[in-house]
Formats: sequence, C-alpha cells, structure tokens
Amino acid sequence: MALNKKDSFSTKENELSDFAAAISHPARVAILKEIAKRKTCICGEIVEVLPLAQSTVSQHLKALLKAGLIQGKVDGVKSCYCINYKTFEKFEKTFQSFFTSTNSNNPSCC
Amino acid sequence: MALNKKDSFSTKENELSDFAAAISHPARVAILKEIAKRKTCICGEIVEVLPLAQSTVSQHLKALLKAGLIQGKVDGVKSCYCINYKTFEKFEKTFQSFFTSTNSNNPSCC
DNA sequence: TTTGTATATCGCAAATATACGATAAATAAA
DNA sequence: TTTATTTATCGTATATTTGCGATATACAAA
Repeated sequence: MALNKKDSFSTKENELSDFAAAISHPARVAILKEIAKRKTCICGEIVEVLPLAQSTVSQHLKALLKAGLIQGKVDGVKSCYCINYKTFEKFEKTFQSFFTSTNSNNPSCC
Repeated sequence: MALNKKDSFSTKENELSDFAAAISHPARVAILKEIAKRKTCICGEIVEVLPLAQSTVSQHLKALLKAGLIQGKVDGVKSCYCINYKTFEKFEKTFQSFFTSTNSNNPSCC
C-alpha cells in the first residue's frame, strides 16, 4: 500500500484478507490443487506442471509457505511440499464464518 | 503481472483467484461486513466508518462492484450499495469446492 | 439560477506483486 | 574431488495496487 493502513483494521479482517491474498493468484491455486492431488509430498515436479519459470514457482511456493498453507521439508537435493491441513482447516472456518456473517439470506435490496 | 499469464491457467483457477483478490484487502472485507450488517442499503455512511479518504473508499467500492460482490443504485445525490447475494453465494460454492478438492482429510505428510 | 452536498474520476506518488535470467548453495553422482 | 542436479535467492524490469488530494459530475436545496 502507498501507506500501510493494515493496522487500522481488525485482526479478523486482516486474517481473512491475508489468506485471500495468498490464493489471489491462479498459479498459487494451481500449485495447491496439484499438491493436494497426491497422497505423498511433491518433490520437485511442480515446475513441470506450471507455465512459469522455476524461480517464479519458487517464489509462489515461498508465499504459500509464509501463509502457512503448505509445509515443506528438505530431502537431499530436493524440497518436498505438502498441504498444511491444520492452517487450511483454520482458514476454511475463517471463510465459513465470513460467509455466514455476510450472508443474511435477505434478498438484495437494490 | 510483469507479463500477463492468466491465460495459462484454467477458468476455475482464475475465478477463484479473482474472487480472492476482491477480498484480499482488509478495507474491502470491512466494507462487505458493514454493508451486510444492515437490512437496507448503505447510502454514503461507509466513509465515516473507515479510516480512509473518500476517494479511496470509492475505489474499493468500485472493485467490489466489478467483482460482483455488491450492487448499487443511485438515489438522488447518494449512491446506495448492498450485498449481491447471488454472486456471493456463487463464490461461496466456488470456495467450498476448492476446500473440498484440496482437503483430502489426510494428515500432512511432511 | 446559484449554492451546497455526495460521489466518482483523474493524476500522481509510493508500495507491492509478478516474472525471468543469472547465480548461489547444497547435495548427489561419477 | 569434480561434475551435475535441484532449489533458493538476487537483481532487475514491468505491472498492479493502494492512497490521497484535487477536481468533475450530478443532483438537491435555497
């Protein structure tokens, strides 16, 4: 932001918007789906599935890590990632409560 | 993006990321909550509730309109907004299916 | 018609995000 | 030890987002 106004908003609002920001890029959605598709960790094959350079994919992975949506471990030369279901479920709840609080089942009035 | 790569991703992925982008700012989350809180349309009082300039709030409202999350009508000098429940519910489903598809109820493996 | 009020848009500055190639770092393989 | 491989990070260019003040626009009120 031109001037960081995040402090002006509530923790709840920031949590939701941070999570939304984490999946606000189609590449990151694609990465999450790809990782979730497998039973085991993904170790390196993600770059081949995506239409992006390796360095770019690495950046997106870093963003997902920072948001807590995936977790990783180093296995030799390779880095392995899988979904972090704990935070994922937390965010699912955050989202559900957002939808519940905003959707009052009223018809739109204008 | 430095180079627009949106075409490289699926419609589903873009839909989800576009929606996420729409609520990826705490101000927009706050605006949605504020509008949803009321039974009737909000006509102008939003600016007073938010720690942002009028022009900035107007821009956020425009973004929410573009995403279809709110709808508005002009009432004299004032502009009135309310939640667009139709697209809201559509997005709720988009989100639920995203969570369903990614959450396989497996324990995180790394 | 003139004045006031509410909202949208413009123009700009600053911050952040996106993307890539080059390179570093770390390990495996030869 | 040397070489190859995998992934992360750096540097940089460009695009987008955020924010505000100034201004335009549109209507209401006087």
